[in-house]
Amino acid sequence: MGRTPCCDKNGLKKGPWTQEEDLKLLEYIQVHGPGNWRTLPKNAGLQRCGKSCRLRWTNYLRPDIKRGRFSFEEEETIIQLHSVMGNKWSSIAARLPGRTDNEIKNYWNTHIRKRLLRNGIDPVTHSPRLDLLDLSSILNSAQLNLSNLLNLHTLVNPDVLRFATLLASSSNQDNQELFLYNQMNPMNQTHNQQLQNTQFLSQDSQYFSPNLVNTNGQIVEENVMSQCLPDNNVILASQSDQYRAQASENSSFQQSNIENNCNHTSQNFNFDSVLSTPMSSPTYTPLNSSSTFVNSSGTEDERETYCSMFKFEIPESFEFDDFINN
DNA sequence: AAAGTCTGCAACCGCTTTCTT
DNA sequence: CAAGAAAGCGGTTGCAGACTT
Repeated sequence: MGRTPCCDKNGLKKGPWTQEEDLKLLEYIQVHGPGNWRTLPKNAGLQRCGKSCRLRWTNYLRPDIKRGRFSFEEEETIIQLHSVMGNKWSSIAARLPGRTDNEIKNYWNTHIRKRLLRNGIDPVTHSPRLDLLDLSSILNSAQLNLSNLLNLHTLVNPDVLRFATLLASSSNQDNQELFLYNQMNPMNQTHNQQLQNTQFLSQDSQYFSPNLVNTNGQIVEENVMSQCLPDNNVILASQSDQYRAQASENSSFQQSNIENNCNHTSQNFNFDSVLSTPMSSPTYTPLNSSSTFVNSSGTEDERETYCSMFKFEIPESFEFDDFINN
């Protein structure tokens, strides 16, 4: 035989807790400690079921709960952990002291998820949304005709197409494994660390700038998207998006800029070489504002969050199994 | 000022896992 | 070992307050 029922649900109160109920629960737990939720309501003089008491305690009354707005660091942590763990709210909460799984889940659904969607990021895969890469619409669009007139033959890099197809056909887990592989590859680690040392990734509105210039204004790295590939293999998909958006939204977009980058990507792009080529990186500053791509109307925190996603780095000592099982 | 809509969050629901008898 | 309740967890709902029309 199993246990006896924890409570008779008939006649038990539901809905928001009153101050009086909170006080009763708090006083009881201060004396007897949390746990034994089956008998707690009766002993504490509460007309609630044990489950309701447990939730009230774990989500609201616990003294170690941190209340108030999430900090930037906490938000970053949530995004980073979610990219690896998915909707494992309790596991994420275990790594954010003072925050409950419920609170994190709510914050994700009401803030972060919407923000990612607005920025064209799939909140499930943490990749740019491939449905925004509607290539048939590109091919049929007036923008393409315009680009033909401008002699822009390579709006979308064939390598990008292949990679986008690969991503679209792979499962989320596959993406994660690829992502983890890239993160944990020692060569890539070096590359990541170098990228971390640049200012490039933190320059929000310049994030998709195709070239980098040094502090003297000289171009030191052309087409940084391909250089960033090991750090985030999905960025290339965004690059084609960039060209499309720029071509369609701004007819005065610098033709030479597009041509340079399209030629560069179509002629020189090589997946393997990019993966194995560390990037030499002095302190970079982004190109001028004419190559801005990220929506400049976004709020500061929106843009920071968007960029921070791409900075996620897993330490060399990272053990995925240990991480999940902890 | 009032009605409608949106937003954030506490609490509930229901399924799965763990534990007790 | 099996049965069944407790505990854990993620998804969903309902409501109060904020915002918009």
